[in-house]
Amino acid sequence: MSVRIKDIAKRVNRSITTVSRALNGYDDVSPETKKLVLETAKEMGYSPNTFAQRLQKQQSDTIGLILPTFSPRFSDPYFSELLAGIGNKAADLGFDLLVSTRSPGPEEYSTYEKLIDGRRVDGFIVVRTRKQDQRIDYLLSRDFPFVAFGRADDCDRFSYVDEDGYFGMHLVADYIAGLKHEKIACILPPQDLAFSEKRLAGLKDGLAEAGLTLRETYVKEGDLTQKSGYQLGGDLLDLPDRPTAIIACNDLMAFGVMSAAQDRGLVVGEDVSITGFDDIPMSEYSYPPLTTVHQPVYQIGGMVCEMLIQHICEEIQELQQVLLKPELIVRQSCRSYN
Amino acid sequence: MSVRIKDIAKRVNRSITTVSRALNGYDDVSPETKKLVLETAKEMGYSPNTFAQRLQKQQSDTIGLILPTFSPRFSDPYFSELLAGIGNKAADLGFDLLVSTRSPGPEEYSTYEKLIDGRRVDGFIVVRTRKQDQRIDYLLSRDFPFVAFGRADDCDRFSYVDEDGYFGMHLVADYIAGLKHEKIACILPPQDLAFSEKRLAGLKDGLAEAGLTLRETYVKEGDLTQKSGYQLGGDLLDLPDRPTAIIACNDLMAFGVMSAAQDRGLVVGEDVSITGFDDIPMSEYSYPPLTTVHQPVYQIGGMVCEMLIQHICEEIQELQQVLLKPELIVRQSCRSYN
DNA sequence: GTTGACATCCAAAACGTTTTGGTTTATACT
DNA sequence: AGTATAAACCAAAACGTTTTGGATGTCAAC
Repeated sequence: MSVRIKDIAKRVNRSITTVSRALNGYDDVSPETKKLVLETAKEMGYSPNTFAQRLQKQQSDTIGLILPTFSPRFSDPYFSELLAGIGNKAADLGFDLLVSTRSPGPEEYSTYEKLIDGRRVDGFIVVRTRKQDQRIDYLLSRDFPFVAFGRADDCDRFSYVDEDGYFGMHLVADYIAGLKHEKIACILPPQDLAFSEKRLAGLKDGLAEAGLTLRETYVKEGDLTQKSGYQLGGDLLDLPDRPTAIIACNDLMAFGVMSAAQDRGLVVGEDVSITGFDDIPMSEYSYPPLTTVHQPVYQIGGMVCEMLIQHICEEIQELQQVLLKPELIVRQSCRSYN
Repeated sequence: MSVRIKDIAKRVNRSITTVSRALNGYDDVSPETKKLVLETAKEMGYSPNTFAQRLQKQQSDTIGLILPTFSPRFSDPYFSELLAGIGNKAADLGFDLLVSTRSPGPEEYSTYEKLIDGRRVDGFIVVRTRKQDQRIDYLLSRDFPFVAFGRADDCDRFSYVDEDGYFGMHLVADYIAGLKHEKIACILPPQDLAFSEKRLAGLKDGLAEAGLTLRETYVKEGDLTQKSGYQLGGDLLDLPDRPTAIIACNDLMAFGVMSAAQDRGLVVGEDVSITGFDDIPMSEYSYPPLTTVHQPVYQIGGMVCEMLIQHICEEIQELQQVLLKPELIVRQSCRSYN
């Protein structure tokens, strides 16, 4: 079997209490004893039983992440990067990361409930926030710690990190308008997602400032997958009065639009301009490289995680709300229209 | 505070033991008592303290997954799908999934060690196996349960699920040879990965059967990212005697090669044929859609997870080794050369 | 009316920690 | 000499379960 505190205590001829306190760096242990304990512990290959510690301390040192997977084939490079950001930070700060994947719905909520009730996690990271977000309402109602990546309808009540989607899309609008496009289409994310309306508003306002408006028929709603970009992009391009620029609300959909355009013999960046959002690593090496809005997803993951842990450890009491100004990355998927 | 067994016991006027046994479905509890306990528990909103249970039962009901992230910007659609497969199955079987992301190296190994020593997980899923896999050697030496996705140098000593990379690449070779290509290049995965040599062998043998050989100068080693596909693909296409077909060992690299080709004014599927491996969802909607080898990653995740849990619960003692026959998905990225 | 079988129950121990609330001993100060 | 003060230690309780090893009562069979 494995080594317990008791075994060390026996060996060094001290009480369990003293050994425990020595291991935890309390100062009511003499330097010699402490040294002895530490050395013996190492020698015997001691490592504490996590569950005993957690039971006693009444905290789990674990943060929960429930990924909303929209289809069984959940394949999103964006999330793997976010996961890495969260995971590495959590590990650095000595926390475990408990990951669950559930598609949005009742099962998703009950997963939150179960993890809270079983006291398995000390806090949650909520990702891909929805406008009316039941997850957030629930966590607020239970007064359970969490930090969101993204805002929601009443986001003054919780801590979050978000990129400024309004600003980002405004940049895109400015850029596209500056390129003299007038027939501008866009493919939105699902309307229930929180960032959807911000991005649309940024786009509309940006265009309005250039005296442009979005036609109804040029606005489509996708589901953020490449497939949906392909299909909706195809629809837009088949319109009798085809748009000259298509603004997709994420890179994956933009890639789909690019494929649809190329399918139709159009040259992307010549015959039609296309933009994305997120700047996933692939965007730099697509053909043509995609003009998009950069989001530092890996860093955001780290930030969100760190904020949550600070909340849990009560180093910070107040709400924290971080809004990141994104940057437009101009590549070759657009050109001036004239 | 929250409800404990003790509270229920007090309410129903039974001992703690009886309540616990009623809750756990033992048959030395009268039907009436059992009903009463169950109802009271529900009414009081009882849910057990996971850590107390785990401490007592000496098992964690948790499986560990340490994702090897090769760069900080770890962005791989393949892994998010695998994660979903593992995560959903684990949840279905009542297990937690503890995810850590570490780049290969000493820190990675110490993460395994820490999780085992702290008794935090009951078993591991090892992914992206290497030929000489220290993780596997370590787990074997500690006699700790794990199941691998992928084989390794002495894979008869552990349970795994793998797709038959040799067979899959053989299919590609047959297909490409059947298309009358002769100048065939390929971009391999890093040599230390276990599947690397299988795929190369399948490719070589397949070509050999058609009387073809791979030229030294046509073989490159990438790192599985789109970027590396772009760069190495570019190198191949800039060769004085340019290959007519480029076989990439995963889809991401194939996309990179496609971009490199298109950059040079070549039409993919006309001037140059390109294949991938994995069949990630994007492959269907690239331009042109990518001919590739399908790998049911989501299902594999589920299988691996289920196998591991069976081992942990000792429903199965013997080693299990599953080799899946992959299928070639022919799309439009290749054409006959003549 | 004793015996055995069975159904139902439970007190106490155990899991491995940390924390509480001390005690003991030595030293320093009046 | 007596009294604080500080340093070093520790027994026991606590965290919330499950398991062990019975105890008790009822009923049928002899």
